Amino acid sequence: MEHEDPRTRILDAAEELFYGQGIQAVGMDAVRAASGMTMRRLYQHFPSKNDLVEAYLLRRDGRWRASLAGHVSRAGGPPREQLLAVYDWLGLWFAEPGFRGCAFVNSFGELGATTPVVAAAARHHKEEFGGYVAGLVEAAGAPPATAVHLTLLAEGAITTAAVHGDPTAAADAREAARLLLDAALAG
Amino acid sequence: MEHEDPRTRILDAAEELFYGQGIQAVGMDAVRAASGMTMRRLYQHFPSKNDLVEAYLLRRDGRWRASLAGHVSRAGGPPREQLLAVYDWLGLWFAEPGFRGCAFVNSFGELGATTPVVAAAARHHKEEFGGYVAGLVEAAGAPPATAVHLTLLAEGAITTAAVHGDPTAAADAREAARLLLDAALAG
DNA sequence: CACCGGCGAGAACGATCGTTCTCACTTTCG
DNA sequence: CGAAAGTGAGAACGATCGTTCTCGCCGGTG
Repeated sequence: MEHEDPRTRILDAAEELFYGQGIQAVGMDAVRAASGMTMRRLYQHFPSKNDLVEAYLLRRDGRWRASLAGHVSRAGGPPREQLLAVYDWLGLWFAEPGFRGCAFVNSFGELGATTPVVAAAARHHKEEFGGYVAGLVEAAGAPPATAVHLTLLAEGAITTAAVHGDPTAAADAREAARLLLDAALAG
Repeated sequence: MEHEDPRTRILDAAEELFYGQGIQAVGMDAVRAASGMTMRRLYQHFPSKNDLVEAYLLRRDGRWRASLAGHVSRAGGPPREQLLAVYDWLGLWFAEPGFRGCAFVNSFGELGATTPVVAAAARHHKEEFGGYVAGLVEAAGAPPATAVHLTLLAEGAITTAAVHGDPTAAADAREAARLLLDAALAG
């Protein structure tokens, strides 16, 4: 496990620390220690902490959305069922140990006002997620407004689960989404 | 305007800076300068930055909920209309200059993992808001599950409006809330 | 007048952080 | 073998932060 790509080892350590404690609360020396690197090698791969933060957010965005899409497509069934599977996946995520909300919302609140690349990463992540939901909603034959509604529910569930430390927000959001979706499909 | 209570002047400066830039991004010297105080007087009123952060969150919670409740009660009408007025108030808030999302979610993401008092303040704020919505929902004669759904929509709208910098999330959430509420009242 | 407690202004202090540098050692290649 | 280049380990550097201290000044009291 220790012979992996150095970049991967660094990003693994950075992700766990940044996500779990906040970006500003984690020093570069903590990343170095957790990744088993020397300072020189760490700065060879990421010339500044900003570069590391950007890479952390970029990789997390790709993995997060790929994991969601994988779960939904494996769930199969008609588009309506796939949409509801989004909330099932959220429930699994919320129940993971160390879950602490959306990494992009957290970093946006912490650094969005001072670090434009962080604000852009958060915006991009949310746009991509909204677009993904919109695709499923369109496939289900519901109007675009429904996609926005379902996205708001997911967003609210993430925040609520994080602050309350309670994964049941996923099931609540799923139920509300089902009601909205069925109403939109019946109309 | 400069003869106000020193505590108020400090908290006003701290709130603007902490909310606008993030807590860790603002040094005590910036709070001192913005409040027109000397270091000695600043530390006389708040013996540590933690105390100031706690007071900032506490005051903001009270004011935020009072402003919301004031708007809703001034809106009057049946409980259903009052519930929808919650989202109108959100829309006004989102459109304020300098709006940057929920102060409690932001501080939770930044310090929740390392500063228990911040995590507790965020939890308390969200619990109070959820309880307030639940009271309106009960008055409207809808089941408690509807209150959770409407709270998730509001939460999602706040985050979405912040990250996208777009106040229309309030109207979207209002529309979804109306659909859920009418369905719950019809059933 | 002489003394004293408190104030404003800002320097000072110790800690921490991001980043770079030192230095001894190893490896590589002619 | 011997010079050149790169590495690991960690010290060093400069900046910043939270917090405290110094110092000169002022107003009130005996």
